[in-house]
Amino acid sequence: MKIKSQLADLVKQAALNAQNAGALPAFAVSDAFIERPQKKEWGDYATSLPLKLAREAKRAPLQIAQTLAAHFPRDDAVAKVEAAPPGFVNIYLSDAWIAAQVDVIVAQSARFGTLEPARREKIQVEHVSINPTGPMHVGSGRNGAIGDTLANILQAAGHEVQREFYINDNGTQVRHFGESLYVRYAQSLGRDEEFPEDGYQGAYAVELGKAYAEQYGEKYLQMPREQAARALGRIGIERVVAELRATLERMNVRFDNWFSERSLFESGLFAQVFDALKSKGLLYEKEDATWFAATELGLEKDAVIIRSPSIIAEPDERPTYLAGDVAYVWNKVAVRGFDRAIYVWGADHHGDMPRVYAVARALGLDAERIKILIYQFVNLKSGGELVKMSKRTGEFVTLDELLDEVGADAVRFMLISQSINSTIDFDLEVAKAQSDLNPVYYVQYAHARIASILRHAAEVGIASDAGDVALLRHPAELELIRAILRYPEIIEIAATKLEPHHLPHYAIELAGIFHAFYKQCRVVSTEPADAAISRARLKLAGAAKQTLANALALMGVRAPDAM
RNA sequence: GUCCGCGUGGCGCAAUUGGAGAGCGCGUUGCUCUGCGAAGGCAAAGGUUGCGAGUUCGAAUCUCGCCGCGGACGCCA
Repeated sequence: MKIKSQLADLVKQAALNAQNAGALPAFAVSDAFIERPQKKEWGDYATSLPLKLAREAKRAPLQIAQTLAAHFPRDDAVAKVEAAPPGFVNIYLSDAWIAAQVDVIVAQSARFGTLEPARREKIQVEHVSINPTGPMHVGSGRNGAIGDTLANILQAAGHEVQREFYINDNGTQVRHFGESLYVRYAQSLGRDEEFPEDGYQGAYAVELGKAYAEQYGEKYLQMPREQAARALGRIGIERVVAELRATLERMNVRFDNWFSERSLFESGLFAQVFDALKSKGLLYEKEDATWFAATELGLEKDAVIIRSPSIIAEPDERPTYLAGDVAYVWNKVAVRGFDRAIYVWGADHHGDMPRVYAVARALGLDAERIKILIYQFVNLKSGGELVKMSKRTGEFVTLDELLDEVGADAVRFMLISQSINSTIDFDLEVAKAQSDLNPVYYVQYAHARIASILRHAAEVGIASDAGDVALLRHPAELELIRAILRYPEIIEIAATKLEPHHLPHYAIELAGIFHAFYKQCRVVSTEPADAAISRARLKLAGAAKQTLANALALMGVRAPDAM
């Protein structure tokens, strides 16, 4: 990490040196962007600065590159600097410097990969937040995997992170759910009740109704129906939330805070925000309902924020989802003061996104502090056939079932392996049948393999802490160290781009490079002549294990010592 | 119809402010353990990055048009 900015400074210094020497004309030298070349033959790092400077410097890019290379300051970390067409400066790190980093990595151990950001931010990652009216399906699992991994990454990047689940427990939700439960409850007590048209179908509500019947007997049949439905709805939501929590924990997804939507109304916060919007002329009455004038803010259409009494009788059920959203965004940014509020939403909610941004701007909040991430859906397939998932019809494979069949590590790893922008086709048959070939096992195997090597070393009495890393000169050793050194950069990329998928891809690559090293370099050797190199390699293997473990930890995947 | 996402070897996916010769896994073919885990390693075959134009020294990446797939467009949440 530091090396990267160090190299940027060196490149800049090279440009200044060249100018002072009259080899380059005078012009302001911008900060050099240091990148990773695609091929290792092109060095460890490179900059395309000459290509960008060509116009201003009025020189051919390659010539600038050569000039920069010639005036490059001496540095212990840098072994060689070369110009390459069409205008790159390739920088090669010295083997000695690379080898020496192993001690640095080992010293940092579990903290290796954590960054010190220019500015430490207070960030909230709000994710999953599904309606607590039934079990989780696979799509919400993707939400949790993305959200939690991202939170871990941001934390590793040096920020203060809070993970939050927003519980949709407002009036409407409780009643709708409650009515379905009431009917199922009454039915299982032998009553002939008609199921509501918009009710929550599916086996889940039936089971819950039955459980209520067993637990409470006829208690709720004796009170007014509406009251009973509400009460059952409330208990039901609590129960579902507890189940969601348990399911999520199986995937190592945990929250710091469970935030109640209802609380936004009960605390009076919504009323405040409502007044604020009203005073800005962004609310108006039409057909008995209150509308949010989104078109005033450049959006396509207005939206109802308070429903009309003629449609919804109970006052506390009239606020729409938008009402909660406007109060919530104010709560996050203005009340709780998060520097950044990150939302993780499924693609089906992308239409709500512009409204949240618009409301935030209208309320005078800095929209830059709000980031709504939209991830695409998960298609569940079985032997190539699409399995339809729908809560309404109750036909879906639950996340718990998937976890049972495929295993938490594999599920979580697969759900974050793809860019959030692309749809995941999750084939159950493939996931189950090929579980041994799943990349997660490849990574875990590498970790377990190293653990086994370390155990073996301990048995034969070789300690790694005395290893002299300067002995690490074999190409496979250096290759492995280089791969490990990329880890902090992966964290940085994933954190700045808010893209968790870089992590699993990196882990696979690191595992592969370790395997190659292991094939070429004998680690544990009891030959007296090998004692020194054996200790050094053990230390390197330990660094690789630590890095794999750190990466797996951020992904919420176990790093087993044996498998 | 409008808006959002996607389209990359047979399949599933990557590709760091637009960079050099587009990588990885699965699958296929061949090779590789009588010393530390073969769930491993090495090698080979396989691509006009959906199609067409444009911007640029340079495009999988940006712009426009078309085609295909998914999603969103409620006084639902």
